[in-house]
This record gives sequence, structure tokens and C-alpha cells, in this order.
Amino acid sequence: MTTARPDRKPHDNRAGAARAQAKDCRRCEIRHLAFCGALDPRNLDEIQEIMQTRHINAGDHVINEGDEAAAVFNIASGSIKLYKLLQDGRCQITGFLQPGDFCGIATDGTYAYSAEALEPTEICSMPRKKLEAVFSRHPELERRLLAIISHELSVAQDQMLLLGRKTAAERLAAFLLRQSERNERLNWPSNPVHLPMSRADIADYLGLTIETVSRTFTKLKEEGTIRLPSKTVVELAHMDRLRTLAEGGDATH
Amino acid sequence: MTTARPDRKPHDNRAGAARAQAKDCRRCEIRHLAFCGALDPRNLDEIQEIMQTRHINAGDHVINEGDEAAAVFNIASGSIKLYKLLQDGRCQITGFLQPGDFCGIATDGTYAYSAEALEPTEICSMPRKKLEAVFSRHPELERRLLAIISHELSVAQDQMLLLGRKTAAERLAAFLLRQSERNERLNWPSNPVHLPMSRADIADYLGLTIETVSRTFTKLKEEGTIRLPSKTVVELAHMDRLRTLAEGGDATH
DNA sequence: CGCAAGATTGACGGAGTTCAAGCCGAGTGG
DNA sequence: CCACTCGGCTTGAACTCCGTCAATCTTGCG
Repeated sequence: MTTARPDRKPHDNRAGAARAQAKDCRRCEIRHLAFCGALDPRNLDEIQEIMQTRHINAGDHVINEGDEAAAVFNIASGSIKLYKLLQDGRCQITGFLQPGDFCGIATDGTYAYSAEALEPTEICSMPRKKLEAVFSRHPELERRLLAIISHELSVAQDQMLLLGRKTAAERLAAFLLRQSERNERLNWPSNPVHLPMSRADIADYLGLTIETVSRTFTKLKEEGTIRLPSKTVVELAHMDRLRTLAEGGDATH
Repeated sequence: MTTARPDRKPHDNRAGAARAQAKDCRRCEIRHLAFCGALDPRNLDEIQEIMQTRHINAGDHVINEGDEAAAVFNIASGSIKLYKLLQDGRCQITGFLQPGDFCGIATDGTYAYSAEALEPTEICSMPRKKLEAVFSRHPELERRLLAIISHELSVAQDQMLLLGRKTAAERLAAFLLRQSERNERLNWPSNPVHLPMSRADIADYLGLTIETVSRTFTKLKEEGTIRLPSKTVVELAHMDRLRTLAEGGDATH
């Protein structure tokens, strides 16, 4: 759960952006990524008024599965994991959230998953009830949210394909590519890609064990597909090979 | 891909309901399950006007992954599987749809999955463009759709937990319970539950092989948890045991 | 009846898990 | 400044659940 020191620059930038948003939605640098971006800037006050920013320490819980779903959240800076547990403790991480991402969806009034910060994180918290009132005045917000959730559903379907049918190497390749692409969207470094989560989190996300994740990292490193300057930094050395792997093209090696 | 004969009664009922809807949304018996249910019955014409019913034979494609996403669909009767393929042919089914269910979501203008009928099926097809026009006049439709998609996302997360962390027996138990609950919602028989899909489809849905699905059915049958009057009918004999299994409570046996 | 497709069963092998030992690196305290 | 410690990561060896391959059975249908 510790945060890497060596490669800290991009994070400090993010923290800067977050602090700005905490004070003033109009200055929010990631608004275009969140559903708030659908709102005419002149009406931003309506969100601002119902919104509270909260700072979360690494390892702290944002959401507990089963709690009453009173609020929804936007990530302003940092990152968060969403996960579900089986009774005997087996864990499946259903997603990692980055700045601009949304969470807090609930269908029956309670949260269907838990959420925990991977590093110091800022979130914008909005009471569901009040947000719904803003939605009814501004249907464009609801439309944007629909687009966001639809996209999440599509990502979830990709993940089902990964969990149901891909080998360990294919899962890791797909994961690394996806992380890289997400960073690109945020204008963060997308090739030597920084992973804020532990090996255990990666394992729980990919439906593997820590040991298999570790072994697979080693295997990809040894065949020259990736390089590992540090435990949290991965250089995607052979993109073609990674893509072929991730798409289940040809698993030779 | 053949449809079972012996237990045909419930299906014929459904087909009846479907034919009614094909002609007249006001008579649609499953409207309350679909997003159309959010519309004031007086305004149903607006949907009716842009809607076309189509009959699909068992095994025929409704959607091909990658095609331009020009329309969205409601299932009126029958059932459909949604699936994604890897380049080498490995298949993951991401969902089975029943009457009232919705499909056709696309984020980038093309469908992200394929859809194929499991049995003779009626669908209500609506051009996306025209539907959006109706949506802008009736935001309550969009709100309902948001609720539906949110629910689907939550189901998808359950499925990730299943695919990533559950054993074969746990997967099958969870699958049978889910099917039973879905039937309940439709007022179909929910205990001897009818499965319109083949063993191969169940395998592709649960991230297993046909052989493992078959062996696991046999195992559950031999331990008395289920009974198998026919290949497509499953009687859930020991619900507690099934629930414990499905939730990963205690996998003994 | 006999075929074809789907389902079941058996034998075997392998990818990934489990259990256990060792390693590495950051933080701590003497 | 270095030894110590502790958590996370890596590596190794044995095992296991599930996949693969192949044979047999069942069922619906011409």
C-alpha cells in the first residue's frame, strides 16, 4: 500500500489539479473527463454547492459493500480500487479508478462493492438525492452519465472475456496495455507506465494469485516484451507482442 | 442450438405475449420490465412509431461485434446470448437476455459484442437516432435506461467475481440460482428451471469447458443438490446448499 | 432404423495454485 | 552509518482442479 517515491513528478501535478478542484469546479482540470463536463460552465455552481471534497489516505475505505448508498463520487486525484469479497475472503477487484472516474452506482439503495484508496486520494462527494435534483434541471448531465456507465459496462464485458478465457500472460499483457491507454487519456506518461497498485491488487484484478502475477512479470521480462526499471514502473518494450498476446492472437512462447 | 420440445408450455405463453406487443405497445405484457415502461401510456405511440418487431430464428445473429450500432433492441419473447470472441476462437458469453431485457449499447458507434438467438425470438428494434429524439422529449425514459444499465453493470461485477474467483461448482450453483431468480421476475416457473441454452453456452458463460459443466452437473446431482428431469430442466432440490456454494461459503464435498 | 448433434464419462496432462523458503528495499533505531 | 526488521516480492517444488483428447451414450429426426 506504500506509494512509490522515485517517480513522483506526475503525481504532484495531479495533486495540484485536485486542490484546485476542491476549491473551485471552474478550475477543475479534469472536468472534461467527469460527468460534470457536460454542464455549461455557467451552471457549475449547482454542482459546486452540493459537492464536498474529501481527502482519503492510502488504504482507507471510501465505500463499504452493503452500506446505504447515500452519495456518489468523482475521483479528483489519486486512485482507488473497487472490489467484492466472497464469504471465505476470496477477493475480486472489479476496477481501478483514476481522476475523472465515477463511482457509487447502486441499484437497490446499497453499494454493491467496496472501494479503497491505493494512494492519497481526493474525491468529490455528492449526496445522491441532491444530485438527482440537479439532474432533473440538467438532463445533459444524465445523458453524459449514461454514456459513462455504458462505457463502463463495455469495459466490464472485456474484463469478463479476460477472466473467463485468457491465460495469465494474456491477462497481464491486456492489463498493462489498458493502464497505458488510460494514462494517455489523462496525458500522463503512457509508456514507462506507473502502477500505483500492489502485486496482490493486480492478482485480485486479473483473477490470479500473487505468485502467478510475479512469475508472469518475470516471463514477459525475460522474453523482452517488457522491462521493469522498478517494481512499480513497467516499460512496454514490444508493443506488437503485447497486443497480440492481449487479443489472444498467438500465445506461443 | 436446437430448442427443447418436452417442456414447451411456458414458451408458448411467452410467444403469445410477444405477438401482442408486435402489434401494439399498449398491449405489451412485459412493458413494465423494459425501459418503455417508464413512459406514460398515453405517449406510447412515440415509441411505437419508431419501433419495428423482428422475428429471429434460433441460431441467427441479431448483432455482429464491430458493426455500426444503428439500432438498439428490446427482447419481446425468446432469449438471446451476448458474446465476445478472441482471435483464436475462444468465446466468452457476457449475458443471456430474456423478455424485457435491453441490448445494443455502444460507446464508439460500433457494437462491442455479438448477439445470437437461442430459440425463436421476437425483438423490438429502434433506430438509435430516432430513439434519442424521443429521449430528449421524455427524460424519464433516459432515467429508466440509466437505472437498467446500472443494474447490468452491477450484474457484470458479480460475474467478474464468479469468473475470477469461484470454483466450477460455485459457478454452476450461482448460475442456476440466478436463472431461477430471473424466471421469478417474469412469473415463469422458478423452481424446476428451464435452461434454453446448450451445455456449450453455459460453459462459455461460466468460463469453463463443456466437459467440466457436464461433470459438475453430475456431481451436484449425485450429492442431491439438484435433480435433472431432462437435459434442459433443472430442479433445485437443496436451495441452502446451492446458496452456500454460490456465495463461496463452504466448498466442502 | 440409423444418423448426427449434443451430452456424458474416462484417462491423462498442464496451467495455475498452494505451501514454503529466500530476497529485496525502505524505514528505524542504536 | 550500518544493522535490523518488516512487508512486499520472487522463486522453487509439489499438488490439484480443470482442460484436452477420445470413446461412448442419448435423443431427436429423417
